[in-house]
Amino acid sequence: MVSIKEVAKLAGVSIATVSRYINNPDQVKDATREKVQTAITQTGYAPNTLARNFRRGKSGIIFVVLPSVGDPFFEGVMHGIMQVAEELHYTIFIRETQFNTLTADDYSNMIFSKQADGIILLASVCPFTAPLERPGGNKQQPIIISCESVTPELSHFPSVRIDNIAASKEATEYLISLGHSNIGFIYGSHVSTLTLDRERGFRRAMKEAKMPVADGWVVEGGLNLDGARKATRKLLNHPQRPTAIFCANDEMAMGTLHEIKSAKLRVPEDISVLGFDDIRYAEILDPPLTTVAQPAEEIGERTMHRLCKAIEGRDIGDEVEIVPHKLVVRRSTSPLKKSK
Amino acid sequence: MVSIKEVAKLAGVSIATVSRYINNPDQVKDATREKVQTAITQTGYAPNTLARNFRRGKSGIIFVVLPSVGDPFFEGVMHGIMQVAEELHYTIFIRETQFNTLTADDYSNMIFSKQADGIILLASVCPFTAPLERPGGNKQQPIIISCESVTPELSHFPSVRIDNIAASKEATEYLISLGHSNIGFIYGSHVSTLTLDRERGFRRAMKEAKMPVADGWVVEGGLNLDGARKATRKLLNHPQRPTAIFCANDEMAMGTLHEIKSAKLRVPEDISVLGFDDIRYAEILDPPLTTVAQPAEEIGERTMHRLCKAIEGRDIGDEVEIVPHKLVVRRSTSPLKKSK
DNA sequence: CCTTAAAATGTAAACGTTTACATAAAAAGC
DNA sequence: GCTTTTTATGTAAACGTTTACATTTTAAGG
Repeated sequence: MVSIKEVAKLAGVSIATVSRYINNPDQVKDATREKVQTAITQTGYAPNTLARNFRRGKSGIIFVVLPSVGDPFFEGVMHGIMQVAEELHYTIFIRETQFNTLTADDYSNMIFSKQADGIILLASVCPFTAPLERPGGNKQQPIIISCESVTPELSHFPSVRIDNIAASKEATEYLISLGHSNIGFIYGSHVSTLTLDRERGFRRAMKEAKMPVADGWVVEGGLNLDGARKATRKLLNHPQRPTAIFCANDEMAMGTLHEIKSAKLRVPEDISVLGFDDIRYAEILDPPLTTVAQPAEEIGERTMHRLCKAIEGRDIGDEVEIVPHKLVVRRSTSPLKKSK
Repeated sequence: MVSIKEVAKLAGVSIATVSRYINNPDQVKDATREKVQTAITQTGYAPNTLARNFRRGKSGIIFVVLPSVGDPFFEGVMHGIMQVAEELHYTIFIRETQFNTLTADDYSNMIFSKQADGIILLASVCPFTAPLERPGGNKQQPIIISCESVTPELSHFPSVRIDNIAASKEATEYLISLGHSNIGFIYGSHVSTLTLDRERGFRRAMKEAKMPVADGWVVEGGLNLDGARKATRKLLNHPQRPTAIFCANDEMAMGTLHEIKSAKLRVPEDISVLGFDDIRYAEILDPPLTTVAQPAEEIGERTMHRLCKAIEGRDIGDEVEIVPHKLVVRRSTSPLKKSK
C-alpha cells in the first residue's frame, strides 16, 4: 500500500508538504503543488483514512441508528439529516438494529471508543436502559434522540420530536368531532415509548370527552403489517365493533385498511381509519389516508444541528425540542352515519 | 481521554498485557486478569477504535450503499447481509446516496483509503463509470454489486442478482397468456440498468409473440410514486389504451394502481397491473399485486459470503451469480375480457 | 543590493494501539 | 533442587498521518 512517504520521495519534497497539499493546498506553492499532484497520480496514492482519523482524534462520522431500512417514515428525516451533514462535512452511517437491541450504554461506548463523533437515535431503537456512569464524569455525550419519546429516567438525553401525546389527542378529538365514540386504537409495541405516548393521547381525549374505552379496543399491532392485520381482525370481531380505528402509525394503518376491506366493509362508510406519520404512501392508499403529519425533514435538520453543537463541545442541554405536527384530513375518515 | 497506558499503570502491568487481556484474555494469568479488569472499570477505559483500526490496518467495516433508506425492497436483502455479517464479525454501515451520484471510482477509493474493508452496491446506486486504473495494478477489490444489472464495461465487478431480462420476459409472457396484447410498460430511469433490463425482457417477449409495442406504451416512471402516477396518466390517455400495465417495480405499481382507480377504472377488470420485487405491501394492496418475487434474503447472504471471500484475498472472479426469481400471481391481473 | 517580513518547506514528535522478540516466572521432568 | 520446557509478561518498534516549531526561500521595502 502506497503511503505519503513514497509520494514525498517521488515528488522530492517532505511528507509534511504532501500532507499540506492534501489538507490545505493554498499553503503550498504552485510549482510544488504540481509536483506533488503528479506524484500522487503516478503512485495512485490515497490517504489512509484509518491513520488520519487516528491522528486527528475524530472520525467525522455520525451514526444514525434505526430499527429497519425499508421503513418509509425515515426517509424525510434522513433527508434533513444528510443535508446538514453535507454542509458541515460529516459522513452519515446508518446502523440498522433489526432484532438485536443495543442498550444506551452500547451507544455511549461507541462514542468513548471513537467509532463515531456523534449518534442520532431514531424511533423505537431500543428498550432504553440508563447508561453506565463513567468515572470520567458523565459530562454530556454527543448522543441525541430523534422522533422517539423517552422514558423519564433517560431524560438526560436531548431530543427532538413532535408532541406525540398532544398530536394523538387532537387526532382523536377530530374523530370524536365526526361523531365517533366507539374508537379502536392499535398501538405499536410496549418497547416503543413513542406509540405508547400516542396511546396516552388517545386515552386522554376519550376521557375528556367522557367516552369509555371498552376492553379490547386497544390492541397491539407490533408496528408492522402482519401485527396490524391481526389486531384489526380482533377489533372487527369485537362485540362492540368500533366505528373508527386509530393506528399508531401509517404502516399499521395500511394493514388495517386491507383487513377491513377484506371483511367486505367499506372505509370510511363503515369504519373510519386514521393513521400517523404521513408516509409517502398515505395519499395513494384506497381511500387516501387521514393521518398526522410530522415535519420529518425539519426534525432531521434540527436534530443534526443540535448534535453538531454538542460535538463541538457546547452545551445543548437535555431538553426536548418540540416541532409542530399537523393533522392531514383525507378520505379514510368521515362523519359517523346514524344508520342504526 | 483515558488510554491503555493509564490502565496499565493502575493495574501495575505493561500496556502489552492490557492489550492482550482485551484481545486474547486466555493468554493472561487469572490473577492478572482481575487486576486489569479492575483497572479498566475504575478508569472507565474503552479501547480507541481509531487507533486499533489504524494499527491493524483494517476496520472490520463493510459499506452497503443504497439509494434511499425507506425503500421497502431492501429490507430483505439487508436481512441476509446482516445475518452473515454477524456470523463473520463484520460491522455493516449503510450509506445512503440520495441524489449525489458517486462514481465507481469513489468506491474504489473508499477501499484504498481504508474506510471500509469491502463494499456492497445495491441497486441503482450510481450512473456507473469505469474506475480509474490504479498504478498498483487493478487486482481485485472487495466491491460487489447486488441486485443491479451492470453495463458491460463494468463487468469486472462481481455481482449477485436475478436474471432481470428473463424474469421480465416471463412475466410479460404471463400477461400475453392471459390474452393481453396492448401492454404498457413503465420503466424506472435511464440510469437504472436494472429497470432497463426489465424493459428489455418486456420487449423481447412482445417481439417473440409478434406483438407490436406502440409508440408511447413505454414510459419513464422515475422509480417513484409521483413519476409512476404521471406515467400512468399518459398511458390512460393514450389513443390505444393498454389493457395491462407492467411496472418495473412495486413502488411504481402502487402509484399506477392509484391512478387507474382515480380514473374510475377497475383493476383487473379494466386494466391488469403487474409489478416487480414483491415488497411487503404487494399482498395488501387493493387488489393484491401480481408481481415478480426476488429471493431478497438469499441475495443478501450470497453477496456477503462472496464479498468476504474477496476481503480475505481469495479470487471470486467477476461473474454474475444468478439466483432464481418467481412470478407471484395475485389478483391485479386477469384474463382480458373480450367485451369489445 | 541589503535588510526585514512573509511565505513555503522541512524536521521530528506525537497519537494509542498491536505484536515480534526478549526476558522473567512458573511448571514439569528427572 | 537443578535443568528444561512451557507459560506469562515486559520492551520497544511500528503503523501513516498531522502539526508545532525550526529553517529556508521568496517577496517587499528602502
